[in-house]
Amino acid sequence: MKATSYSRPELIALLRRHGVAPTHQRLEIAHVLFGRCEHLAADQILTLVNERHAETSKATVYNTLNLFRDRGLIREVIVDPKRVFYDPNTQPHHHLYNIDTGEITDIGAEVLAVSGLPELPPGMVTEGVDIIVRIRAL
Amino acid sequence: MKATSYSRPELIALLRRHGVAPTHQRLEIAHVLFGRCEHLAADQILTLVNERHAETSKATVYNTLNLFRDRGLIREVIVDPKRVFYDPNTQPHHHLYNIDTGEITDIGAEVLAVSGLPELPPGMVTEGVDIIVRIRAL
DNA sequence: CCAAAGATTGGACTTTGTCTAATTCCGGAA
DNA sequence: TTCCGGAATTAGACAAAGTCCAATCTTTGG
Ligand SMILES: [Mn+2]
Ligand SMILES: [Mn+2]
Ligand SMILES: [Zn+2]
Ligand SMILES: [Zn+2]
Repeated sequence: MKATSYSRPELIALLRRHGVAPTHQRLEIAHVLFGRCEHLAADQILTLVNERHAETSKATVYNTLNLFRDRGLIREVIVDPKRVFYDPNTQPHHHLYNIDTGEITDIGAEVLAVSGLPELPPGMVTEGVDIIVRIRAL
Repeated sequence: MKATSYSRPELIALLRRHGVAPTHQRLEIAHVLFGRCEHLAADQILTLVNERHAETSKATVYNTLNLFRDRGLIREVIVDPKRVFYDPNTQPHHHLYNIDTGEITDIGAEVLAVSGLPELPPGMVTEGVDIIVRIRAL
């Protein structure tokens, strides 16, 4: 959705703005995440980050993804019981999930409207509403 | 939602109607699933099934859940990246998910409506629309 | 009641993710 | 610049969910 790729200083500023110290590894991971508009799993991120030449460990990839998620830089997408996908788009939006190919596509929150949300028990708040449209060929 | 528990012959008929041979283990598992209206994970089902006295293996529980799912007897609920929950309610409906406690509650499809679903690429069909309302205390 | 087809099983294996303790890095103060 | 203390990284062990396999046991129709 966003064509412009972040420059190194922009990535540093982005992390700092979210209270994340910009280490080399975190910048590599941020580069992979924000440089494309895809929904990637941890192990794809690990591969991509180490593709060029860098050395980033599995533990750091998981640490960093959890940190980015906690700080609101990215969002988890739970559609496949086998692995979590990470979404650089934190705007409210929903997903089209191709159950054959595993492909995940965004659906803007503007186009999709939900009505009839039940009122919550007192003392409860909505953390988010996730809509997954599962599609299939044929 | 449903108070009546199935009798043994009813469970046998139910399985047969779905093309599932009613073995002892499958009936035990069906009993656990259809005897309550909860969303259970495989390992809870394994525990419940073996609670009384029976001997059912982990492999059989997984085999059976996958079989029941393929034959449309139950449905998977993907809300927690750590494990799949199995839902004896195959009617279209949605879920309220308490992210603190892990509790899953049904929301009838009648009360919740989605509008603005994008039209799919040609040759694609919708397999289902899952709405998950994630809630939290406070 | 028999035999073939189908189901079950223990245990090895895979995958995703977490944990730990040792090492390395970073950023601010001087 | 250099130095220091806290923060980050790492290898590898560990854990949990789920699959696979080959040997054994059930089911079922004739
Ligand atoms: Mn997680
Ligand atoms: Mn599965
Ligand atoms: Zn998305
Ligand atoms: Zn349900």
